[in-house]
Amino acid sequence: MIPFEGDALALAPRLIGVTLLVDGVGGIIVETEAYRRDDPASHSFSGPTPRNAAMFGPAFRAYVYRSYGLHWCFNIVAERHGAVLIRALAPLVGLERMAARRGGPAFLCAGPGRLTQALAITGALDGAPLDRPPFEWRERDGVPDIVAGPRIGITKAVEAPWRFGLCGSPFLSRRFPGTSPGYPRR
DNA sequence: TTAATGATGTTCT
DNA sequence: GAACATCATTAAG
Repeated sequence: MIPFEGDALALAPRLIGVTLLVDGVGGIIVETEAYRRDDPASHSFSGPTPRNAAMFGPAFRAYVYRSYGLHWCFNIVAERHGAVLIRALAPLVGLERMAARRGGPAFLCAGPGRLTQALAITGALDGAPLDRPPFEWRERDGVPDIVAGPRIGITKAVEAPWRFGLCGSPFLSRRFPGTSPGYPRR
């Protein structure tokens, strides 16, 4: 069962608290960002290109792209040619394999590049359907306490509060402005 | 604690 | 040629 519906802005907070496993390794999603079609910060803003083809295909597939030449970033394609960037997980299953892939036990999934490294997500999964292996999903239990704030690392539409996080989680890539200090440690 | 920088490859102008 | 949805490391305050 896939708990997916709606456009990027609806889906991004909806995914907080949902468990994601890739090939049996993963954890609870604690941080996401929404990118909409008419959003200057979105890869889909200027229309279809070879890189963003997945965003213009069927919804609820993977969109994986290379970031800064070194890292992979994992998104869920949403309705209406948007996407949700998965930025952080609370590691739960397969900690050993994650640490081995990461080269150490620190910050296993705190950030989009670290997360894809820990889960072994690469461009090979670009466009892949999410409702079958290696992906596995577990619905959340009730509605978690969700915080919102500006997105990270962009230069356009900087103010839009379309970054979502699990309130107080120590597994965030960065703290949300205005929340209590101490999380996360870097 | 924050700030600066290099690594690295693809995309788009 | 410039920009880029990042990260690890190093240097400074």
